[in-house]
Amino acid sequence: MADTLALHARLTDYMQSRGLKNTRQRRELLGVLADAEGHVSLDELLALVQKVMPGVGYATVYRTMKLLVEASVALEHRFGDGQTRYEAAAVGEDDHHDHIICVHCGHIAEFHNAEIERLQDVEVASLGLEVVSHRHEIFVSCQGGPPCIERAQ
Amino acid sequence: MADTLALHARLTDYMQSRGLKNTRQRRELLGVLADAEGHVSLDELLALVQKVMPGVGYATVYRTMKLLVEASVALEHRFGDGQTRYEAAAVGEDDHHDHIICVHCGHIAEFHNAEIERLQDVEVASLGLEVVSHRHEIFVSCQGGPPCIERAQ
DNA sequence: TTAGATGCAAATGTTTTGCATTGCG
DNA sequence: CGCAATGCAAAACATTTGCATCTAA
Repeated sequence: MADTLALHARLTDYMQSRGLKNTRQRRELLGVLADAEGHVSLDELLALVQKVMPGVGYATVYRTMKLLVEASVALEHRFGDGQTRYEAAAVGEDDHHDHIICVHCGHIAEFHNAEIERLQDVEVASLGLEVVSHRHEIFVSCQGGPPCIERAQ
Repeated sequence: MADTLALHARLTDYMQSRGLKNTRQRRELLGVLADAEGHVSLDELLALVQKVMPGVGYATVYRTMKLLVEASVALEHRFGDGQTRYEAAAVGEDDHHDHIICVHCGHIAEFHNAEIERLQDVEVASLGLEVVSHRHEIFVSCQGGPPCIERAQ
């Protein structure tokens, strides 16, 4: 599970260092993101904050999630279903992972393969460049076949 | 360069087999896509067809590009800048490639790494599943560093 | 002739923005 | 108190759709 305290500390630092304000909306949104622990859509986040702060609207969620991504407490994903999804960032640095998405049931699993990452570096190094970031998504389908990825997020 | 003739043949087959009509709009759009040879945005495609058919509008381009993708004569990409891009499909089957995108100048290069593909298979096989498709994008930046990827598409 | 395709305009879905008001520091 | 943030509504985009008209087969 997400290290909620560390994430809040990181966000607080980020806001303080830029003269931004520590509002309840921002704290609550980070809170529900950390508690959700999955790959949560923006609509789901809105519904979740509204449970504790009914007044919050889309604009605030959009603006706040952008801030949380900037502050490195949230990661943003677009898996191609028109929904932008977020997950709480890891606290330890080297916790990068990519995703396996079931196109049939929508479940999302994570994977990390150091050898693939290394081969990426080699690939761009051959062009004299370095990896800034990457996106690697593998789509699978559980339909009519073996059981799908567990929803173990 | 794209094998324009083979692509037109493939599209014609596709349309005939489904009772769809071989309209000039469809032929021209495949033509400009094959001639462009890059990763062309929808707006660019619209501008290009309008040079030869000024009446064509967005709706036709959107509908037609969806058809060309269905017919496997075009590939669709969303690299994250809000623009949907297309490229002419390869005629030989095993021509799959992924992309290296420069976040500074926007240039797009292609790469193919059989070992990475194999490791993907291994990764999902460990879950008892098979790869349906994947998306692998590496972002680099030429800013202030070595020269960027050539626009050699 | 006729089912399918086009072109326009209107609708949709997602994200952003202007502005008056609120609230953190 | 003063500037940043919020909430609402309106705007901005990309994409889709309804419908009358046109056209390939």
